[in-house]
Amino acid sequence: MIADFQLDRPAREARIVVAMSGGVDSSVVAALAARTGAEVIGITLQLYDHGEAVGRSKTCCAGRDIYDARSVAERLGIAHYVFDYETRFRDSVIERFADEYARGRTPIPCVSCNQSVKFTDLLALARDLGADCLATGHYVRRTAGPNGPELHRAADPGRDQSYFLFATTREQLDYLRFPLGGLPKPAVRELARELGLIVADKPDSQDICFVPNGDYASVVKKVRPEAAQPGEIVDMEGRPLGGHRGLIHFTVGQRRGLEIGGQAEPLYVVRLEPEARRVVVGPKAALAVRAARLSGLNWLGEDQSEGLTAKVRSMARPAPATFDGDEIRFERPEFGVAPGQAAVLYEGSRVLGGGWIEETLPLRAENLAAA
RNA sequence: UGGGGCGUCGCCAAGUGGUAAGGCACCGGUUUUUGGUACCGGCAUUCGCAGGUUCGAAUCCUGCCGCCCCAG
Repeated sequence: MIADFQLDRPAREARIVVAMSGGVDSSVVAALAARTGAEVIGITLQLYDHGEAVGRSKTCCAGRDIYDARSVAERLGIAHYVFDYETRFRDSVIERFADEYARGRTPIPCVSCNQSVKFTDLLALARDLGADCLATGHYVRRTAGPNGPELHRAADPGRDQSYFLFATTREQLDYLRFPLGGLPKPAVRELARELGLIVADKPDSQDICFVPNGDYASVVKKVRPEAAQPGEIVDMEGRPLGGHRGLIHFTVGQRRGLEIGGQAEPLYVVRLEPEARRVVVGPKAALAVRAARLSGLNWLGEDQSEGLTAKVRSMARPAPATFDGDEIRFERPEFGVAPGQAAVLYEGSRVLGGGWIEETLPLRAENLAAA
């Protein structure tokens, strides 16, 4: 297949920078870019000390992945550079990640990373290299609309990554390309196999790339020890039910890990109180939220405010909602909406924008039955 | 040291002669480029202990241990 990189001039005269993580997806992007006849430069960022992560093929940017990216680039006959962005990554992703947990919030490091390291720094680097565009392996679509490029969900709803890209600005979107947005994942793997790429059967990345064993708490603890202070678990009336080993282990909507038995119904984390170091728990019904106030708003749409849908987590079908000012209201209650997470707004498949959840407005108990 | 009640998985709890429900918690898996949710699976050869009756007991009898309440 030939991918359309939406270039403004003949591919033969163009230069494409591809963000290569060392995984299947971005490797295929590099291959597709090379096929256009354009000059392709693969760039891999070293984002953290991979000393302890060497050999771990499941992370997105470990030493193994840098090696894989280099191998793929060699096979494709394209240039490949590795840049050390450790400091930048630590400051804008890891520190922020820890800060958020210390504040009793639940961060999304992948969004911070896209916002800063990838779509600010790497994008600037691509511009410096005189590239026509920066292509990545994200599963989203960029289409031409009447008012410029639009960001859309991936054709394959099971792979859609638009949630993680809500903060992409218009200017960034102008320059970005996502050639995989229209493809199902199996097709991408098939392409990788046909091309003989060594990463064809590499497992999909999962978990947080800079966290070695899924143990993100220890990473936070290193940066913000106070977030690992023990405290009380209380019910919604403030009655103590048990103890906990640090706010970092909890997020709103969480059920497991409370270690409180003897209940008729499961208990969920309703909110975190960092000042008091308390975890407040309640029944599932207490999780129902009818609205949320957002900050750090990014808007790619026009003046849409109704007939919208929204996602408050990556893997969820968009739910009907309205948007006004900085407040999003859900038609039906949402459960487990955590401050620090993102709310992303859509019109059909198009991403209109989104923001960070600052606070949520609970659904009154009286209205719950009706909802 | 009189009376009454209770003792079943970490917690709550069904089961009163026929061969240990369920919930919570916990563990594992599935899903997933955040956290989480959801779903699936696992989880007491044993009923405070020791005897006895019975073809058969967590369930009946006896003794002991422990806890609670009332009365002193």
